Amino acid sequence: VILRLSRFEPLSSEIKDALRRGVKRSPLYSPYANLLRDGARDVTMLLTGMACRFKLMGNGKRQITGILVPGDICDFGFLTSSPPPGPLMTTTYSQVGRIPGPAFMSLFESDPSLMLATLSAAATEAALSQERVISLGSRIAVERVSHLLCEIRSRLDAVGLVGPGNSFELPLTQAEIGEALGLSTVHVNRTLQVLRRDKIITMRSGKVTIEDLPRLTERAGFDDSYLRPARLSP
Amino acid sequence: VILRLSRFEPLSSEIKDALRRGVKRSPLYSPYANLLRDGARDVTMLLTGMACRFKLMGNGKRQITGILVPGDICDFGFLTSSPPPGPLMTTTYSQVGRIPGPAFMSLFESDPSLMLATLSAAATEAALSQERVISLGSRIAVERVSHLLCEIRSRLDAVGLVGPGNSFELPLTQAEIGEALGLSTVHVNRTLQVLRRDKIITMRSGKVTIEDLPRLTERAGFDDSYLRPARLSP
DNA sequence: CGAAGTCTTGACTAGACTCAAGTTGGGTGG
DNA sequence: CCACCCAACTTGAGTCTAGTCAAGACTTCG
Repeated sequence: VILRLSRFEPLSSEIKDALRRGVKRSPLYSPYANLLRDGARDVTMLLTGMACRFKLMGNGKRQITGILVPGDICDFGFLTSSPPPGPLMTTTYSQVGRIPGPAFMSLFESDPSLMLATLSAAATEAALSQERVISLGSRIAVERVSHLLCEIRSRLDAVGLVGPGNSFELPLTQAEIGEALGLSTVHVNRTLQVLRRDKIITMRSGKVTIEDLPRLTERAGFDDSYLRPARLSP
Repeated sequence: VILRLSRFEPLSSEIKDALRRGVKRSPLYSPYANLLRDGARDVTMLLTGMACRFKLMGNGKRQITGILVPGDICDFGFLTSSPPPGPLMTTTYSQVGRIPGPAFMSLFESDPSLMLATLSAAATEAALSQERVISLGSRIAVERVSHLLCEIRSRLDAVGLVGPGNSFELPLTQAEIGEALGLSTVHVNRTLQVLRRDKIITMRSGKVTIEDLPRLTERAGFDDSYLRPARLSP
């Protein structure tokens, strides 16, 4: 799982070894645990479970601004020593790996491709954020929910976490999905019912099965090209 | 204007000189001109005017995903040689400055602070994107419009483009504001009327005057801390 | 088995969209 | 210099998507 960085840029095996040696696996965090560690300037990657970035609004509401799946880097602040973009919370039992920031940075020197890989990961995160803007700005409820499912499926698939029959764990409550998509819990519920009624998905206790991916993709208007760190032809 | 990068990180005067020498000013672009130059791997900065990034949806709608003000870097793709995140269009007469990508990158070697400044600029853009998600996800129309006005005022202020009495040029049609905020043109119009009726703003042909910034800030729930590239205490 | 959190359902409300028809204002050409 | 034109802005009416409130059913877990 840790090797996902190499999806962005071919990495030499020495670097991979160095990374493996440097990573410290964290203990298992419980659901709703806070992953924010403002003091530490570590490079942190989610290894298992799921997490989300959010912001508490004045009126007590919460807006989820990003969802992390295994293989995602929790915070790119180490690149600029800027503060993290908001609190980070697990949504289920999760584990992270950490490498001390300075150790990671020093590997940049020895192999510039690690830098490129890191920047590509950051660029992909930016693309995710942009797609979220598009969802919230110009898609209706069914499209938003469908799009989220397609996106998460794609991202989990990239790290081998999609089982047979397009099924995967989705440890998010409907309330959390609503907070991520700018919809009320009730409306998320009704939207999911439509998708189930139309035999497009099945959901049961945190496990989603996509019965008809083409139709879901079509309802979502989903195009996964933004997830792939496509290289310009050199 | 070009020196805005130094807001992110103190830059040596040699670097500033080198930047100044390397920049080629573009001719004046007309409104609605396309700034996307996929072939060229230049570092491009908007110098005057305004521009926005957008995406065309299947149904003919358009979602504006980002607004650029003078001093903003148009495309961070040169960092990762990844494709630009969508088309970029001027909304008024505009001018950009370009530095060939390789030339810019080679300056990284001589002074690492330029790299930090560039990354900080990218981080700020990410923060903008996140705040947009928050707006679209959990703010109602008046809050969105107010927030946009506060944000643009702040960003223009940072480059000295806010005149006396908190007035500035806003070369966006109401339709474009709607596309950026996920609102219909009609609703944007009505929302602006409310703000004018309450003597909070004045608008006339592309020029906005904020009569009562505290009240606008309050309606928007605006907090400019995300715009400032705050450094962690070292 | 009980309790808390999650999911579901119904009824009502409201914020925002669409459609449609003006009105204004800046720019162009006769 | 005026008439015209087009784009942007306004206004009104009706509709609908999604939100709110409230109550009940189902899970999961201690």
